[in-house]
Amino acid sequence: MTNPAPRLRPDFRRFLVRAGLRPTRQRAALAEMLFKGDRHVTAEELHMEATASGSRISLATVYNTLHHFRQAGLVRELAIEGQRTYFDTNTSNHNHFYFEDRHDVVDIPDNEIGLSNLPRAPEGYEIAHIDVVIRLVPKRQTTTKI
Amino acid sequence: MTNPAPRLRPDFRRFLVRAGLRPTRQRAALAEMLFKGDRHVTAEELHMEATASGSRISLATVYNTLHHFRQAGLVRELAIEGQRTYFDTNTSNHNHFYFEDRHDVVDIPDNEIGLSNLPRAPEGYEIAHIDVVIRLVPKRQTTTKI
DNA sequence: CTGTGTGCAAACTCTTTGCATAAGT
DNA sequence: ACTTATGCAAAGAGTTTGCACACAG
Repeated sequence: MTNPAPRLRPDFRRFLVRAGLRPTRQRAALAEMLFKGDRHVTAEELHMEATASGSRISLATVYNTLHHFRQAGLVRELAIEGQRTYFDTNTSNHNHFYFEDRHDVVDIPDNEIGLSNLPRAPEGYEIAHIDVVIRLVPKRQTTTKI
Repeated sequence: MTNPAPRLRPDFRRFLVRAGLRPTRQRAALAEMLFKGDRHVTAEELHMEATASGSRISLATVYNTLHHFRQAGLVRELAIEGQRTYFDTNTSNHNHFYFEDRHDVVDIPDNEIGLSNLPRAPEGYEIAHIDVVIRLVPKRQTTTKI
């Protein structure tokens, strides 16, 4: 609670500044959590994680920050499951597994899925992104009865 | 109370019965709207459409019915955009265009997209479905300024 | 008749917003 | 100092649920 030295990691400050965002303590904390690797989080998850690790950040700020990050091109928004919105820190072209039982999103490792015979974009439109989601369910046992 | 002849289209009654659903007036009306072709609707859209065409159905019943239809395998649920849930009357394997400006989903015509180099499902899981969504944005004019 | 479906309104979840306060430059 | 971000609580969208009444078998 004292917090004598705000300990903003200078690297994340610069990271934010270069992205055109004012480097506040909250943003630096979230950036630090997010950009240590490829992650897929909901706002709520990130908020809980921040709280757990001692950062005092409101949920509204987590939402605001994620949207700022999205506008700055630092994260991508994934629509994978009804209500929940996932944010993906890997903004490059890649695909996802979605574990329907665990509500978990993971990148498909290395394996570049090839897409062939793609349609042309309709008149007046261009392709912004192609999302491929492989939805997974627990494998049925061979001993299934019914 | 009046309602002398309920005018349930017999074909949709049978359709529902075969799907294991009790053929109520509301369900028949919704089935008739839905299954005349391949459609992508939200509950709200379907409710408005039903209301507009004179059927008195509550939004809650539309939701209930869509979920019953899904459980019966008559429609598929699409997670394409944050909040809104789309229901697709085409339950076969096919892919979608999503017009981000108009919030509109359409089947990709004929064109079977080929997927190659697919990863194996992780241990203990099997692939339930592969969703491919091509997200479209209006084409930038060549005269774009900024 | 018996049981399931429907309608309504209230509850719920996730997300956004308005405004006073706090923090960054 | 000036501007922008934050926190809170309230509002908002979309969806679900509980319960009394209505309808199908």
